[in-house]
Amino acid sequence: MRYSIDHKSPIPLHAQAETLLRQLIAEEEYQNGKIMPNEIELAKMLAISRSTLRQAINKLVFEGLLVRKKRMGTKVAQAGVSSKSNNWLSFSQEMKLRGITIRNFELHVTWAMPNAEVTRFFEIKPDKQVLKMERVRGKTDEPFVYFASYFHPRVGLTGDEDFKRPLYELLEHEHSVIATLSKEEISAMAADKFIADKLRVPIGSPILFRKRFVFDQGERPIEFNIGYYKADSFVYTVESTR
Amino acid sequence: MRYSIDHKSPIPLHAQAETLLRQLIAEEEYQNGKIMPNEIELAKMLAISRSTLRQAINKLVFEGLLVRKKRMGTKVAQAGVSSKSNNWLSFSQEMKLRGITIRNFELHVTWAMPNAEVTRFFEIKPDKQVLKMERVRGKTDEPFVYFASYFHPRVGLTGDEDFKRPLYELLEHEHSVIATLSKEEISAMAADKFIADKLRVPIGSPILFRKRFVFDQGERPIEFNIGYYKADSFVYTVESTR
DNA sequence: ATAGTTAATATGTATGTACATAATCACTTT
DNA sequence: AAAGTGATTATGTACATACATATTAACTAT
Repeated sequence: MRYSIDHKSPIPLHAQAETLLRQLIAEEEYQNGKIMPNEIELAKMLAISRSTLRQAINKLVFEGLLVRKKRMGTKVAQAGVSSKSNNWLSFSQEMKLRGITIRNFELHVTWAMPNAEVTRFFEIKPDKQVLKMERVRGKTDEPFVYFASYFHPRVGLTGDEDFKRPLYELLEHEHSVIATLSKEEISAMAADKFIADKLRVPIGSPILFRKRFVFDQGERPIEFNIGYYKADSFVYTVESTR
Repeated sequence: MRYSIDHKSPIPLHAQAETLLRQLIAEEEYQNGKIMPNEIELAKMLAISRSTLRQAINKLVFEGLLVRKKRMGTKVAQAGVSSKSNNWLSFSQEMKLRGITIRNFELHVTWAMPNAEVTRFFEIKPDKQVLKMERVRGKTDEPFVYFASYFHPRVGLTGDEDFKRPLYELLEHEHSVIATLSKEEISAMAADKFIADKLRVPIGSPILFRKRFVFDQGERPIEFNIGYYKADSFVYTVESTR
């Protein structure tokens, strides 16, 4: 048999089944609409229980990769979903695209105690110091964003790197860390004293607040970034399809 | 007991459990991080088996509403109100998912002259009237967003439709218009008199401003939507990979 | 005090069983 | 031929049970 499951492996059976199913899904015949082996048979083939197999199938159904229909069986969803291939650009690249030349008004790199959010995201102890980079950037005549980045110890930054280089290039080339996934949260808020000061605006001014959780290929956290943008200086664009 | 399950109902027990869980999630104490009753107890309380209950929990975990940790229990995921760019859901569906009941504070449908941005997007003559829908929505006790939507004449809306229904369902079922692509722009701004009034906030308050350009399958424009969200009431989340 | 050990707890994994339900196919009746 | 009827099939629902595992909290020994 081509696909099989290792009952002695520490990897849960349903997880193994899931990967096998993904391989099946990738096959051309199933892509073309062939119905997959039914649950009872498949369970027998893999020598796992139907319930366990269903755990795996369920996940893929949730993800939208498979569709099930009573009596009709299970097959690969015909959709061609995807919404991604979003722009993955560094800040300076993004700005360049808009014809804006960026200047660093401030650039500090320090070792700092992480706050609760950072420790939770990095899954480290609260007393473990992390590298923190702060910068204020903007057009030549006015600053319009304050950034703070925290880097996971795993990345291996010393603080002596040249942070004027594009960040993701630096991580990739000097530290073999490849950022592949980012989760962002965007909201609005009023400027407090600290931010008002950095961005040279009155306290209470509207600010676009952006949090970024950046992961590497293994979905391990590598960077936590927060950005405070002066209103009207920044527009966040997204494209999504269904 | 406040929550209970009807074993004789034709609705599957796990589905009933799911709605109950959503109600629980909506409760303030759980929003604030209180751990939910453990599976065994909860199953006993609802008089269903643990497996059935887990079916319901699994779904919510997958949706990202709950997080589970061994030994530590299950609690509501901290994120606030959010919008996932991938899932294509209507506003009310999104809110429902989070157990928030949405109230329409205002709902006006009128024929209006399009502004420059709308005529450009729709590629219509400036004197061609378009259907405009305005609404103020929010939690039962406070409004937190003002929306204005413009619909392309091609869609064929008359203005007599029931706009309390989920919008994309309405378009799809009654007018065979399927929204498949949306381009969004998100930025921050200060509330002007009009918005301050609608959202019951002081003039100058920070507002999250969101423009949406919605297209159908043929990439033809069908809706232009702008939304003004009270700060802190809305977090926009995006996931991107490369 | 500190380190190491152990118990308690809530979720995680896995199986076996039973019956329900939707959709189709084959068959029978009109 | 059309309509109805029943068998078949694969998924859907539901339960009871058992043991594994991660994590904290309490305890114990150094």
